[in-house]
Amino acid sequence: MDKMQNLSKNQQIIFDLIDKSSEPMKAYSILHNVQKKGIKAPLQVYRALDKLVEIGKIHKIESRNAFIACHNSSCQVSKATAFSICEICKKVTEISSASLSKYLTNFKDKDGMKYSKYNLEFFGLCKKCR
Amino acid sequence: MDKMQNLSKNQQIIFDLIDKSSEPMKAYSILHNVQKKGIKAPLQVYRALDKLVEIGKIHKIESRNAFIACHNSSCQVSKATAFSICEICKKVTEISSASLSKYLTNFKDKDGMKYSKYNLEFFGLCKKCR
DNA sequence: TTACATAGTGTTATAATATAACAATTTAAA
DNA sequence: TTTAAATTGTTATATTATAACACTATGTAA
Repeated sequence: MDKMQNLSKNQQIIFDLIDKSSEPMKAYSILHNVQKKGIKAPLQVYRALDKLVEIGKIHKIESRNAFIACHNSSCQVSKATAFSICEICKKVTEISSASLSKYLTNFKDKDGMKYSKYNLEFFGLCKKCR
Repeated sequence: MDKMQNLSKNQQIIFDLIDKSSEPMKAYSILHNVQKKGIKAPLQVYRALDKLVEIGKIHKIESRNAFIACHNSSCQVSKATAFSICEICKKVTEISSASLSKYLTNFKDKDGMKYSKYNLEFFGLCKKCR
């Protein structure tokens, strides 16, 4: 199951909305925005979100309970994500740094354990808000 | 405001509970456990949790909406956290790696921005579950 | 084509997580 | 000791997310 598959009707509607948004969107905000397209219930939104996250088209910003389209074209699946979050304007940007992802993918803990997945959220002030 | 300050009554009750727990605790589970001590309402729990997070005595595991006591005695404030999370048994461990924290603290994004705070959650299988 | 499995949809109800607003009390400093 | 800041108690409500069930569409293998 990869990014190239066709999305279902609800998945496409919801992905298009998130993809057009300049900021992460919350589930109920998505719901309000797609009610005119016939998506009436929270569960319809959450199901589409779950699938979109699973196939890596969107990511969840855990600290915000919000969803953002993936802008890292090289990642087929959503398993190694990093974001910067501005604490003033709340702008969220996906970080795609080869050296960062290499460092984290190869990171071993005390017991020598490596981890296949990670999510990293950086907080600070963006350029505009400094 | 640092870790050494005295905690208030509710803060102490709730910290003790989380600190004794072998796994991250959720807010309403905490509530159920402290009702016999006179803490009756969600807000009383959330207020104590907010404060404990602020002063670095506990951390929130964002991907789980759960709270864990800080086991990294060197961190006075909760601003740079890293955890490993087992996807089977759900065990969460705080990672205290000087090289990891150094790498992330010094990480600069494309624009040269550095970030004062971060939260990193690794997912994989722990030793027991492999 | 038929049948069969898998994925997706629609719907109602409800669970789980978190905050608003207001009044009272305690604590710690000036 | 009086004043400011932090904490508490309380009710109500907002926000985020899932359970359960019935039905429909889609792809695939016989």
